[in-house]
Amino acid sequence: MVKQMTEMLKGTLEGIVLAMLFGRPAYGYEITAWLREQGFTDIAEGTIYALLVRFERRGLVDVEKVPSEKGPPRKVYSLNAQGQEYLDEFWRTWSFLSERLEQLREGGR
Amino acid sequence: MVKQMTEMLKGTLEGIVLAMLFGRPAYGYEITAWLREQGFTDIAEGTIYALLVRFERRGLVDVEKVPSEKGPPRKVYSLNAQGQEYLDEFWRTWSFLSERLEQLREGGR
DNA sequence: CTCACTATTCAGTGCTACTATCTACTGGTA
DNA sequence: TACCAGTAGATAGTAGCACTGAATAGTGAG
Repeated sequence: MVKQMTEMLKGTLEGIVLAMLFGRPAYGYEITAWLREQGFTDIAEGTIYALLVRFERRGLVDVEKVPSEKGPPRKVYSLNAQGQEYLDEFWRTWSFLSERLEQLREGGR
Repeated sequence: MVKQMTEMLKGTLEGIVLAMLFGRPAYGYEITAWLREQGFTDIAEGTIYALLVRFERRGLVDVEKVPSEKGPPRKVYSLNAQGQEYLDEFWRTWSFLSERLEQLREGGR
């Protein structure tokens, strides 16, 4: 992975996954696969699982264990009220950053 | 500082400062002041100086020591060819991320 | 001569993504 | 039987970045 991307994902990947979870529960393996489809080809599976554990620990998601037809049971994550609030705040933070950057791109200071 | 912002700045702040430096040399104190004007009120001075040292070490900037009317001499940083190349790559990386996020914001997956 | 402003540096900390590896279940195939 | 590919999740150790908090140093105003 390009190092720039690795650093830029810090704090952003969290928002991406939270946004994915908005209104649509999902489990780790599924999330990883979807990210790869979207072009995030180098995101490690371990990274996603660690992220989901953090979400759970912070109380942003509800978790349900669901048996799978293939392989071990899935842990299905869904955004709860606190998670949605956190996602809103993420969008506010991202908007701020995004606006500054667009301004800079269009001719600077 | 909101923790979300702290994490999101990782990798992004680098691009912001590089973009500021594009076509217009500046020194640390000046950069910090300008960032504060732009609403980045909580970015620590130490953070900017550390960033500039990294730029220098990686050969992205040229440095010139210029005496100041007030206070100790300034270290004026200007983007060199390698720095501009790195900035281009930053914009590409950021565009990619930005597009995915806008897509997600507009209704997800 | 002390204060405020300008200007830079640095040691120590916390958080996040990455690497690499391990466990575990299912179904197909040689 | 033995093995492999695909599905699913966990974890120890590492690197990089922004932050905290402090120190140093020069100038001019009161």
